[in-house]
Amino acid sequence: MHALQTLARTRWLAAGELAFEIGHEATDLVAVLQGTVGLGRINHDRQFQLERAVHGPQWLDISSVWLSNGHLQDAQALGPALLLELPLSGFERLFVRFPEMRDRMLRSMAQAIQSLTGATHDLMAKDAQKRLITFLLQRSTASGADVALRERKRELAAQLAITPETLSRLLRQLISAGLIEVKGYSIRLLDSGALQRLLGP
Amino acid sequence: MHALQTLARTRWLAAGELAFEIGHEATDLVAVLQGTVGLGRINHDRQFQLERAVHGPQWLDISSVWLSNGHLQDAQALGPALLLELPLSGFERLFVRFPEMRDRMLRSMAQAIQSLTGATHDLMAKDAQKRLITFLLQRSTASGADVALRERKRELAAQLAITPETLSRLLRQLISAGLIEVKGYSIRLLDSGALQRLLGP
DNA sequence: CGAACCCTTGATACGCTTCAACAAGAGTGG
DNA sequence: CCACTCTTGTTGAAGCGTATCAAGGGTTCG
Repeated sequence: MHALQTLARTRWLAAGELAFEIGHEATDLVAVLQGTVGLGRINHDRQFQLERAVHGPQWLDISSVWLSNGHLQDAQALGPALLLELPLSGFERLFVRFPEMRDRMLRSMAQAIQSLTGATHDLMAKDAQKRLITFLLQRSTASGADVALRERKRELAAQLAITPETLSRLLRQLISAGLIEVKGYSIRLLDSGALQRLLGP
Repeated sequence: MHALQTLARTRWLAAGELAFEIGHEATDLVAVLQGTVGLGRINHDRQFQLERAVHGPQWLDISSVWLSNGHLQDAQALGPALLLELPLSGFERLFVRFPEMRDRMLRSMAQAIQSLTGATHDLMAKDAQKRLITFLLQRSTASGADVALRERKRELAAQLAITPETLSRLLRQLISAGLIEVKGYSIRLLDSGALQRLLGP
């Protein structure tokens, strides 16, 4: 960690500021240390189209450095965020001193692949309600039956690839079915079994 | 290559046979040498739901070995196919003898991440017509204006995440607009510029 | 207080799926 | 050789799921 700090630079991003842009050459591995950064694309009307939100601390882009295509997405800070940028050259020096880091990197990338594979599967095979329920169950398992949203509902909607309106309607549906309780940004799962059953017939 | 052959095993798959199943422990890196293998999931009515087709020679699953979740998808041979299975231990021995292989692997995984990121983007932001056109343009760039489908149209539809019926209708639409010509499994692009323009306003 | 957000709700529109019927090969067996 | 079945792709009609557009309510903040 100490070695890393001498090789990497950190940088504060204001809300709305871009971490990197699509197509730009990727010279560094990029991670979010604090705050939240959105991955997506800037629209032709200069509107940012959110696809995935990354909460620190986590890697933001570990794939682009290894290829010559540049970044594949735009990245915009959704709030104030602290960025870590690690040049490829520094990374290789790190590898020499800490060979186990290579394995860590491989595992991180494998994790990213599996997560993305899961995402595409969900998009192809599940409708909006199932995607929402999947999200709720994944978030709940850790901490009881309560899900505290760390994001705006519109960001959650973007992650689920639906509009905020649809998300609102889906939540209402689950509420009137007696399966969940919603108070602001906290959702309580009243019947995880029934939710689970809604996922597969 | 020679060293690889002593460490890896190959194995013929009959059409319809499974290369691996979801959840099963992944002990090997798996590649397709010849033929085509489909990645997807087996339905609750034992029907295989195709999500992506992998044509040899190419990696089939390079991520699962590094994690302990097992395979994330089922893999079924779409025709007779030759499989290469490389145990993780053999792979590490390979790394010692050929350090540049590590970089190759990193780059392969980075490629996979970018490809999957592109796929999710397409699913979230593009409608069926745009996905089809994207596919056609990608396939055409290499070899003139002709696209020779290597797969059944139903498999192409699955890759585009639409039904065969919709694919048929979309093709008809493009034909009557005078943009393409379809003869069996060969598609000729008559106006790549116009197709390109249909992608973004 | 008004302004700027965020979320919700309703009405309507559209893209795609589903279901059903049918045509055109390809393989099979009498 | 022809009838038969299987598979693949095509076409049409109807229906579902989600987006879009418009309006209203609740907070927060200057």
